[in-house]
Amino acid sequence: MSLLDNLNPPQLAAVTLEPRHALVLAGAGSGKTRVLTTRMAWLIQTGQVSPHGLMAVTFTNKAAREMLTRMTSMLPINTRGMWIGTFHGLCNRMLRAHHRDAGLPQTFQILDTADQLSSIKRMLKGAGIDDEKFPPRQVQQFINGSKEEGLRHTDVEANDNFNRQLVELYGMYDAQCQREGVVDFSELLLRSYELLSRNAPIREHYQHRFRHILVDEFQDTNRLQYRWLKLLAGGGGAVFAVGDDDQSIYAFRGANVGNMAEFERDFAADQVIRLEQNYRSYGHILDAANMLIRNNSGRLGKNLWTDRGHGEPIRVYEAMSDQQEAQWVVEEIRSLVNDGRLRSQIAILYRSNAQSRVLEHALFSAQVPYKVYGGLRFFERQEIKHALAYLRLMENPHEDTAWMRVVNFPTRGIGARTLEQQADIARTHAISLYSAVGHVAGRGGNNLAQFASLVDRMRFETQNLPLHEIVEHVIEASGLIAHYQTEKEGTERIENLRELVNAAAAFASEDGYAADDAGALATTLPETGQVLPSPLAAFLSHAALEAGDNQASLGQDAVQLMTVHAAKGLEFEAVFISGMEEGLFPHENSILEPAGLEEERRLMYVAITRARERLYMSFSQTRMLHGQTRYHMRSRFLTEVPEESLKWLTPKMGLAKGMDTAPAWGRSSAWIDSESADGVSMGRSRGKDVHGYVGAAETYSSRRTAQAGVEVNGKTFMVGQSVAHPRFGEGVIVHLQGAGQDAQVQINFSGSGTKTLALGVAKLDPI
DNA sequence: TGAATATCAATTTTT
DNA sequence: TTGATATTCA
Repeated sequence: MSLLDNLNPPQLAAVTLEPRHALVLAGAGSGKTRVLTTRMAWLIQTGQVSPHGLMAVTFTNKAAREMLTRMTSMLPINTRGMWIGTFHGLCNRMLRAHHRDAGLPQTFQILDTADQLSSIKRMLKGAGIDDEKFPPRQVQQFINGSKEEGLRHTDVEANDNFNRQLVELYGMYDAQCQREGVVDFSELLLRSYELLSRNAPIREHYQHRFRHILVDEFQDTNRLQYRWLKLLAGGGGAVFAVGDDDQSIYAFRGANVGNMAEFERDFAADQVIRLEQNYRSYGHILDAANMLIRNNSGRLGKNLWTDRGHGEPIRVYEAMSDQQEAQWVVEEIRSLVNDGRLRSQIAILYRSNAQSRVLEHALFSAQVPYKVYGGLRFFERQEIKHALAYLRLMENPHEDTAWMRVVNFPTRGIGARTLEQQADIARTHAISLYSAVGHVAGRGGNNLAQFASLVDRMRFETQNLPLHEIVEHVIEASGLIAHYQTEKEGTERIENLRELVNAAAAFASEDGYAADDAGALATTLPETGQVLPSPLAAFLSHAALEAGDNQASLGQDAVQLMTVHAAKGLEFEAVFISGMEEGLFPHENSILEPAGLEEERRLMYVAITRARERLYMSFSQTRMLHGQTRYHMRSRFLTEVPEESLKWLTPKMGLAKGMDTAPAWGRSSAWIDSESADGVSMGRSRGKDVHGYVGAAETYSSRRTAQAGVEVNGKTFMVGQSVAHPRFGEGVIVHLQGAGQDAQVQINFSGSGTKTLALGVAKLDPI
């Protein structure tokens, strides 16, 4: 029994490639992870590389874990000290090992996105910056964006005053982080990159060490990650990059698909392997995916195929309202479950989280167990972050972000003015809040001193205690438990705090945290006198880098609800893609720009390829969004999919021919009733977004409230209705005026913009 | 200090 | 419409 058994020819070729740079275009469901893990096992088994000389990088901890598990199941080796992990995890590891060379304190802590934001807010406040003019989020974006391009504040070009100030804020922020001994996520990457590029011995050490670098989801890498990889591979290490440009859906957070093409050129990766055989889905589903994605330009090119046959066509459903759409989904799910399907094998996907509410409501009413993905994760919960802040202060009392978070939580009589006073002192002396405590006068100063000594005492009292006992001590001694006991809804928070103790125990018992690398490295580089990080420090890094499961808790068999983004990498027997509407999917914010639209299309591609056996798509004529009724046209993506692969469960309308008779379910009274419930009022219009359908963004939808229909020549028209015009094509009625032959309609046409037409004259057909 | 009230924004998200 | 955050008032 060999590792290489049962691989298809391209897979085999990829696994056994000679040690040169290579690009593997791995389509959805083509066995990507298998190729990656088998190659690692094969390289080691054949003695081409030692576990020590191999690096495997992923984006998520989950992917890293899976890689580790699958590799060790093929080749039972000790993976301790192997560099398999996320970009951030590996950079953290490197910076811990060389904190001195990287200019960081040994106990540096990691700011997650929320911590970073509050750090920025605090900085802006301290500097007296108007946060109207410089919204903290925008400053944060600017900083992270710059870092992800590899730019320090001294490197960023600023052409106008505003940007110059942003650059200055960037510099201030970095200085503040440095002073406090903290790094944010992008800083992990950038600092590691700078360490490698500036420190020749360290660079050469790693370049020499890693003979093989395997990268997962290469299409999601940003520019800095690309350069980091390039630097690491600079000593002759072979990069094995696996990715799928058609599944690149994270451009909005810095991912650069262009890295794939650039890799091919830049690394002279003459070996490009395509994995196109799909083991997941039936033919109709793959046909739809292939045909859809062909509308994108500049692809590296790939066509999925299967030998499993066509399977069932994609079922398409048009609903009257979002509620009815949800109801239909529930009915279908019920029948799927009756047929013996597991609920956990059924997923409902949507473009944006707001869409989950109606679906949840329908599922809940029908008593169908379901699970929504997304939302707060364990380490992001308020009570957990509070507890972690205490623990962080014990590691490093100068960390002002943590200080501010818990200095008065639970309340201990430290008010805003005291804190302002303290901040002023800290700023003028350029010292930490902790160091400034002694200089604050009055009762407030006294309370501050008490808090500082509480932190010191907790540190002292937990010396030499095992990790989970430290945590246990802290949640009690900090007063957190007592505080939540008095709160009405504190029970769950207390449970979570107890769970944190368990998490600490579990973490310490795993072999995860031991930084045996530091040891291994010390033997190579004796000059870096290594000290192992304390278990607490390691646990805090762990908490920041792995915010905990967002995944469904095991247990009851439940229908899976999530965004399309969250579904990437997953698969289900049956998949519902809901809200197939212009403005929703593709999202209105992305329709304008070609690049945005193409990313939406890739997103749809991802959605489609999640389905193994059965795929449903649905859309609705009416949808409640932001408190207003909206009318959308059905998604263009429905037309980009082969007609033969679709099976319309409701009559397909809107094509030039064959719409002679209105269907029985047509404009039913139910539709009108539901609208008249909230009357003819225009709602509290905000003016700017209601009027003027000039931009293309408004082309497909109207935010007007429905009003009574108008009958002309035996046809009834009303606001929100879809109509067809011989010259202008399809559109939605956004406004009706007058009655009878003189009535005027304003219509948003998908191709030709907004037109105002006379109902008596225009050749309009309801569709 | 904390609760009540106004205001504002509203894809997608991992680390 | 919801939800998160900022501001105000007792």
